[in-house]
Amino acid sequence: MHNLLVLGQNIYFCAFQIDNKTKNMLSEQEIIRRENLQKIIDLGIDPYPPELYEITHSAKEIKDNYQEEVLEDGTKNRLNYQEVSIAGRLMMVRDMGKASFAELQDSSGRIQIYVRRDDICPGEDKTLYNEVYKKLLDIGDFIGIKGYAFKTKVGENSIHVTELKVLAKSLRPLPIVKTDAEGNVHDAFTDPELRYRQRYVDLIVNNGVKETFLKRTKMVNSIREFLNDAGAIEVDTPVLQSIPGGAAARPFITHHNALDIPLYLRIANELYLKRLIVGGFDWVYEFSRNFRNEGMDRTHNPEFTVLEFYVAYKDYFWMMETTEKMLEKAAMDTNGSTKVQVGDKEIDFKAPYKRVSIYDAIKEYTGYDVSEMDEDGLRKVCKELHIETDASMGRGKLIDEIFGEKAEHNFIQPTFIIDYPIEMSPLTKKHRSKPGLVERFELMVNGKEVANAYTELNDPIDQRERFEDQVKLMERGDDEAMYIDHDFLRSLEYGMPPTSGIGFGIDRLAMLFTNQPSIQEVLFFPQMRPEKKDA
RNA sequence: GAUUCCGUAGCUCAGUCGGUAGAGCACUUGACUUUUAAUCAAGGGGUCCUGGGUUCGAGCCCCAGCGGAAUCACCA
Repeated sequence: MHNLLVLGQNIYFCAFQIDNKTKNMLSEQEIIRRENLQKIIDLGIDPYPPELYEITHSAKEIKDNYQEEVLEDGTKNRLNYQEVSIAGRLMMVRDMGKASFAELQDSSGRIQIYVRRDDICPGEDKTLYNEVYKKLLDIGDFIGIKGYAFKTKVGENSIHVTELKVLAKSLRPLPIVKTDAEGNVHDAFTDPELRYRQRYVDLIVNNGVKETFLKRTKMVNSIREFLNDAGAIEVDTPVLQSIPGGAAARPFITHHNALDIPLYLRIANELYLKRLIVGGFDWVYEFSRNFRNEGMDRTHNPEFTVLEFYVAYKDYFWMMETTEKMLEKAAMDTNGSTKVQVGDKEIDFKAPYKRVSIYDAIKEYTGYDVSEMDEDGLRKVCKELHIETDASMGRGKLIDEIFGEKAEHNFIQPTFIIDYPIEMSPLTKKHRSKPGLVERFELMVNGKEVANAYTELNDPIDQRERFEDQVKLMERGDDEAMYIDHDFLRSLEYGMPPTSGIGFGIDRLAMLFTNQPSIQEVLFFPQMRPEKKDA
């Protein structure tokens, strides 16, 4: 008790000082909440008690599973959850004088609680109900309750409260989002800026936000389970790299003080995973947070997650089969079905997926057979198709442009686009039978690329030449061409087994599996401009 | 990076022709012992994003800036 008072005094001084300094910066409701906090302390109640609060059940469990039977004489017999202890945020109060209904929200959901004055205050002293519960508690406060489950007159499973304890006071008013009997949401908290900046508030008040992120976790868990069960090894490779390799993109640059060298945040982890294949691992994977210093929009965040994996002694045909199996399982585990509703389209991840060569795809959607064309011929086609080109584009880039502009968006159901031109694939092995092509596929879903895979180039002499071609592209003005990574070449010279590798855009996959139109909706904290003033 | 739209109470939003700043929820006070968008009565709450300009007068018109969203470009 003595300790409690000392603690209370500390909080008193602290709260008092904040009040005097910042009172004119606080809203009326924030001042009232601070005053309520002080009154709770004055009543000898610690508004932030340190000890654990024992929880026996979740709100959802009780709400879903409570049962009672009506006996012949009309009385009710309550069958389960007759001694429960739960905790959460107070989210709504419907006060009726000496009794009250409220809604308590824990991590599982909400349940209605029934608080009756004479049940939580059995003696003469009604302070806990009249003062603490009715006046000093606010929406958003954490409380713990003990009681028993029952069904209200209208049949809603609820908890009749017999004990109530303050667990943590909330000093800011939450947006109040209400849902009526028809399921219409009123006063929704919708401002994207507020939702992303204060994701914690979004998660508290907006139904479904938490589910989206839980689905994302389910999807990732499913993929990890698939890979682990197959014998793959999860690894970590450097985020800070002195040569930003493995992809064509503009990196973030930083500086290491002790070494006095520039370092780049990784744009991909491919070259490091291949070094591990050289080192003797048969199958490695990494969920890699990659960083690219490029534009931001509905499908791009400066940091994003890619799953890459590399498997020794396999080729890209094997990889297509593995991809189908993995995604079919991920869809099942995430949504309970291989079919996913994405916008107005239904996408079925059931294996197998169609395979279309990039030349056939272009022919189908433009009528042009570009397979035999040289650079000049391709430029003519681009002009006729009204596709902008510039001098830095080589043959491969031009083909990629035509595909991206005219064909890509047509592939709604999962489709492997296979056999790309060699110029745009400097890390990919030459095609075993089609000259000028490489053994590469991209998986298109809903008109967007979600995965990119190769039969990996393991010929070190060929690889060195490809890097040198990239240097030529860079000299032509292509600022996304790759740097030469000499240590990576050295590792290949020791010998890398035939290998197939793949990268999946995990955020994009999450967008598909959760039917979200923007990457911001599947990232807890999407990148935003910093706030000017302190919140 | 370009274009368009947006910024008003804690939240969601109105705001007419340029003439005293509005609603619902939330909040405060009161009533109510099975309510559920609880209800009923009364009340308080504003740097109209910021800074300039035009005007007798600006939430509104003009300019610049800040922040956000959408579309486009680049990219996964």
